[in-house]
Amino acid sequence: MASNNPAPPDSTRRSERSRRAIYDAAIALVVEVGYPKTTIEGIAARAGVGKQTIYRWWGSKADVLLEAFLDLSEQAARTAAQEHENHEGQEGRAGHESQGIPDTGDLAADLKLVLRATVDELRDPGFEAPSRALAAEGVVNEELGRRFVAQLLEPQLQLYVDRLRSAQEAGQVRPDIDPRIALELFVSPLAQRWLQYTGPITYEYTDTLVDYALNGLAPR
Amino acid sequence: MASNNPAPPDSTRRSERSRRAIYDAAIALVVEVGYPKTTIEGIAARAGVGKQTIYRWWGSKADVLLEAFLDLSEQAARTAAQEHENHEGQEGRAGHESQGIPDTGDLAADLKLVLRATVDELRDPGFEAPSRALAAEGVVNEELGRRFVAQLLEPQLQLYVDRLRSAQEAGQVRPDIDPRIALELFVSPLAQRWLQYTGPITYEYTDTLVDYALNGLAPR
DNA sequence: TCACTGACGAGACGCAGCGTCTCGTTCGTG
DNA sequence: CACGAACGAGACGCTGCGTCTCGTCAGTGA
Repeated sequence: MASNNPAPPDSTRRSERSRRAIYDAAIALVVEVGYPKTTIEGIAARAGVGKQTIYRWWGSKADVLLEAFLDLSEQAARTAAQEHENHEGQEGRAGHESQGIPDTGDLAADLKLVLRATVDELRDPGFEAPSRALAAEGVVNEELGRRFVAQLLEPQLQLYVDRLRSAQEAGQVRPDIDPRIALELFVSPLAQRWLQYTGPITYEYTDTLVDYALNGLAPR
Repeated sequence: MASNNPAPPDSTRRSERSRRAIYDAAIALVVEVGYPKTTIEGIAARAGVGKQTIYRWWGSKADVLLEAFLDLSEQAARTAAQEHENHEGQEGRAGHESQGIPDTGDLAADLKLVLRATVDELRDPGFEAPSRALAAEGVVNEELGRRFVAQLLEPQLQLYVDRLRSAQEAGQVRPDIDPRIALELFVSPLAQRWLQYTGPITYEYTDTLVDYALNGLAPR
């Protein structure tokens, strides 16, 4: 039996203005009052938009926030890529992904550098509030969690896979190591400390993680 | 100015019967309908209790669930300790903490064994639903998150610290390693995969984590 | 043993936000 | 330019919140 369902809206006539206003309002509210107190009614009011406009295009508060955050990340990545380009010359067309991990030939140094940058990012309130909210929602809502991972987390992790593979070719990482698992040795501890408040997050800590992971715990 | 605040309730007259009924109802509802759809009204109705009785002793839904889960864990630990005792003879009075990590002298084997047991536990629906709910709440609610860690997670992690220190004395782990950080190399990756669905959780995976962590990624 | 008294179960209350709906109005498309 | 669907606005019934007020019941201290 074919659908006589709600009949999907016509996306060609969608208001870009409303879409942006909703993104901005959602992010702002999560930052200002926190995720649990952010409501659809609140987002609509702040965006100057009817509630129905939100319900027409999104299925839930979490959906709105995920898209808003995705959009924010793209903007930020574009801005960063732009600056990079201005300072160091062209690098092909607009990056669809944040720049890769530097490859100076010194794996430990490169990883420490990137992890220090991540530490800084985790402390930026504008990023922290929305990404915490999405992570929390993802823990308890598998469908959204998987989208969060696929669209935001995994692309970042892939950069580590690439760098580790390069290190393997350079003979700095054993060839039998699976890079996708190896990266978790230093990324996951940082993630857990951030998500669950299981310990302080410092440069010293992430540097130590890299050393432990590369050299191992056992005597050499 | 001294308090003319709500006047705290008299805990000596507290109904043990209600307390237990509330714990049971909270856990059951989280398992059956999920954390977001679990409501204070629902818990009260299911427990056969007035709403005020919940509001009198707890501050929020998350508070109730944390205490209920803590109680459940203690029960489970007591039961496990009991069985352990029956099968292998007395071991002092009732354990307030789950048994330590086995120490056969083979660190890798001991860690793999315990992590395999953790993998099994993470799959038990009766434990999974409530602990996911609490973890999610903790991500977005720092105060509760810290209590969750201090009362549930950290005691477990301490067992790894003890085992790693023993391994250091046996010369199987370098003496300059900080055990509290070292344990994160294999515990956090598992935690992240579970929390965020970033990858499959298998015995093979946890075994690999132990090998990578002990031997390091770099050629030896 | 008994009187006291505060916790108890039950449920009414006003309020906030949900998700659906119905208005005119506006604006993109063909 | 005419069409019509998306739009802003807001009313609707509903659910759950957190507070409150009832009798009733049971633990405590005399």
